Amino acid sequence: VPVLLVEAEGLHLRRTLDSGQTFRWRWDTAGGEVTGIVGRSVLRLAQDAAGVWLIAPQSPDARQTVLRYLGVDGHTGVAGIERALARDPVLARILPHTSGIGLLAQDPWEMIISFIISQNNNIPKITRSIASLARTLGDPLDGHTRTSSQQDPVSSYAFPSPERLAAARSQVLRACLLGYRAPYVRAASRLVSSGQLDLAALQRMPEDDARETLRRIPGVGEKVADCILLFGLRRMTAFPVDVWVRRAVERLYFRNRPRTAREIQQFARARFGALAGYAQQHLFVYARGHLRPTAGPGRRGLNGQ
DNA sequence: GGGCAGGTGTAAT
DNA sequence: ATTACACCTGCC
Repeated sequence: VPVLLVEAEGLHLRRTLDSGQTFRWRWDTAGGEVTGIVGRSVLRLAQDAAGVWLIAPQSPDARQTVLRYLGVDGHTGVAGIERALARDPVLARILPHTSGIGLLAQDPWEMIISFIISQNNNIPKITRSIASLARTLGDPLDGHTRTSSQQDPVSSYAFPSPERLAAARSQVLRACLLGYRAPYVRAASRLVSSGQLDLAALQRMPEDDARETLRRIPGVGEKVADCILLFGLRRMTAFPVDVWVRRAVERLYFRNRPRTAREIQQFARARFGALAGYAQQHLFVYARGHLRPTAGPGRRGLNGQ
């Protein structure tokens, strides 16, 4: 019997899992159930009018894993966050389209590699790359063997350890569709496996120190560093500025006037403060849904909607 | 088929 | 401190 996760009230599962912060979930064809890898668990979830359900596995253990992962084991629920966000008139206007987005508590190591791979890339390919890395170099889960589930984009394999990734031949990394990012992934893996980069210490650092430390990893620039801070280290003030968020902020807050990434960062910190990370997720999802540049005549800078 | 996609490193102002 | 350019790969 599936277990209802009452703590997840207010969470919109699909919006959350499809909001670009995780690449380890796959919906079934009907869209009713989703399967994903969290740590060494293969989880199956669903959502209906009653709420979010844990379908499998059904151990109390898994229940705790999911709640922590969904970020709903804390004090402030999604509804409370959104009430605060809605004090901003712009966010109040887009929230009906984006309500229910949560910020997941993901593994810092997995986030470092995932978002290095995300640079100049698109979600389907990032997803394939990570699945390929896991299938090639990660431990099989759930009794699967390495030869099974060849086609599964979200294969049942744990994310590879820094050691396994660092030891991989570059040919192997290339075969996982990393392209020119392969050397970045290798360098990051060596930094961590050698102990030069201490992930536990990273967790304890103040945000700016952690950002600076992350920026020293090859392939980690401003945007990727903020993704790691937000999705892996739960620093809710982080505000990753990608092309979509920039588009949204320029259009919704600056009358469509061009702004540099730095200006947008500063604006977000001042405007959203401790909720910047949530604001960013809502703006991102809204932009992808409603601010496609190809949707109208003219290039970037005009129209929208 | 050239251009682009949830950027970054590098070289040149 | 800012700006142009290349870059794996798949998709249009």
